[in-house]
Amino acid sequence: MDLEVSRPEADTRSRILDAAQGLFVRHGLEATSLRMITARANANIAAAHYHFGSKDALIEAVFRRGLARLNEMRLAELDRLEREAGGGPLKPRQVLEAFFGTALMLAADRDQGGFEFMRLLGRTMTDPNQFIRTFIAAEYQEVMERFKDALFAALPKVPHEEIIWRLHFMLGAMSYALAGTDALRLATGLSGEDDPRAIAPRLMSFLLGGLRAPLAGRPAEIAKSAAPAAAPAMNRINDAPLRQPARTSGSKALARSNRPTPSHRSSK
Amino acid sequence: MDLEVSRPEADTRSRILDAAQGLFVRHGLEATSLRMITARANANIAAAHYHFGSKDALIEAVFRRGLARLNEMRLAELDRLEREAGGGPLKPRQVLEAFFGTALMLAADRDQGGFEFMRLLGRTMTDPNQFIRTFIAAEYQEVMERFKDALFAALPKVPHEEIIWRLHFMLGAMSYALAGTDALRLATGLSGEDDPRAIAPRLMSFLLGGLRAPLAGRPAEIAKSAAPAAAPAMNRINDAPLRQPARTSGSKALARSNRPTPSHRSSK
DNA sequence: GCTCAATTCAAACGGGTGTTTGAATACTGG
DNA sequence: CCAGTATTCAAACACCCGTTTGAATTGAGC
Repeated sequence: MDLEVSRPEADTRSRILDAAQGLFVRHGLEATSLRMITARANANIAAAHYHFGSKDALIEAVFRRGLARLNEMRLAELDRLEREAGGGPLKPRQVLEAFFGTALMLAADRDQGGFEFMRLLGRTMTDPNQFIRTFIAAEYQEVMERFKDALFAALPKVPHEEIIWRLHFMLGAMSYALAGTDALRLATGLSGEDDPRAIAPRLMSFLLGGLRAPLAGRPAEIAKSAAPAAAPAMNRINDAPLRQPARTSGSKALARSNRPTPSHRSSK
Repeated sequence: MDLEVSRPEADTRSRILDAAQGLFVRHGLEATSLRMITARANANIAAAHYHFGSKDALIEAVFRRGLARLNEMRLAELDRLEREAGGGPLKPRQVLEAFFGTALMLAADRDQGGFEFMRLLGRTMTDPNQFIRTFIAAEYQEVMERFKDALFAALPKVPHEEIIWRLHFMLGAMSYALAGTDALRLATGLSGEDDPRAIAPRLMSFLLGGLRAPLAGRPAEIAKSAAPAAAPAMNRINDAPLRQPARTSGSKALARSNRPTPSHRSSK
């Protein structure tokens, strides 16, 4: 069941892309080998190089395909809303729906790989690999400019820098939710709620609350109506030198090994 | 400058842990080899196996060391606040400060590796590797239980399930911010604002706003005072089948290669 | 000073990696 | 039907991986 190819009828290039996307999201970019990919795609290893040129180029192709779809949907929705608004500024909620709602909608598409790709994208946003992050940033740039401007217009009284920060925070919350692998799931006891449709309304409500939160420092008005209460002076969190908790208490030596019983760890 | 060991005087075991942490955060767990680690730590490859037993066990040790410090600080702060409250419930803001403020404070500690570890932790929260995520979840469990209960008490009118979701969203926002690698940084033009002390007040304000946002569906009161306006009916985001944007337009063949000029890609 | 365990070391092991090769096959336009 | 390109294939290449080995080195206790 694991060796099956997703769409046996598709051409080799698409089969490789599909297989790569599925394996990337399951094992990560580095841990997925071309041999795993081509085996799953019922293709030859050399075929991958023939169609893409290198593993890096294949990774790029996977993200280019997915991001093209996501970007197009997001821009189409933003265009529609701005057309309806007739030149006037959108509401913050509308901008968020066009940006995050669209992504969540795409993530709800399990059949055409949208779910898989959005999960992959969520995980890769924090990938250490400089190369792929730079590539994603470039593919995102045009869309981000549009949405940044839309948010600036929607929140005229909020400093642009603050809006950018909150955009980042919102993106983090969504990426993390879409990644669906958070280590806290087990710790907090959330069952396998993987369906983005269940997450969507909750996440949108959370994001809107965060976006319209009072500015740090003093209770400032955001947009037309924000919660007037509770704007704590939360500056200068960092003071006092950090204390170093006690070392992890001796017990060196190796964990598991089959050396000829060096009898470490016997030091009591 | 890159081959230097962080603390030349420390013992081999600590040098390996430090080198591993630094390389993990820069290249990722999979892409970092034991040879890279031991070379940077001025140690022999076999020494790593002698002290830790395997690469997986070394990874565990790095996270165990960092999480022990983080967990201790978080619990100490929560204990202190609950003691001051004398059995009564804490304010939501206090719980967030104990959980996220502490993490951000630790992340501001560049000298003792706190910054490095928190960045590593942020990236690993969405790592595809099941093994390490399970391990982190286990190390987190006790702390999460405590903070979950504190939030339940702080928000008595909010369903527990909703609180857990928002806890996840908040964690995503922070992990992403701490990871410091988000691909959008380049796209949105935020300069190298890496200092967690600059992020802290902004993030705390955002998180509090998200936590206290009105529940999705109908405008419900959260805690003692939440924004009464703007509680959009944001249900059922997903309807209408997804449209498939035009394919990426022909142009197959290889990207770069030095085959004896198979003259692909010449098909115009 | 000697003993014995703890630690370090160079070298090798088997296996998996991305990539390349040159030939075999499939396909398509004339 | 045939020429010529596009695609697939098995095999090999050089390299790096985590792990193991057995000997050399160190260091503390008697």
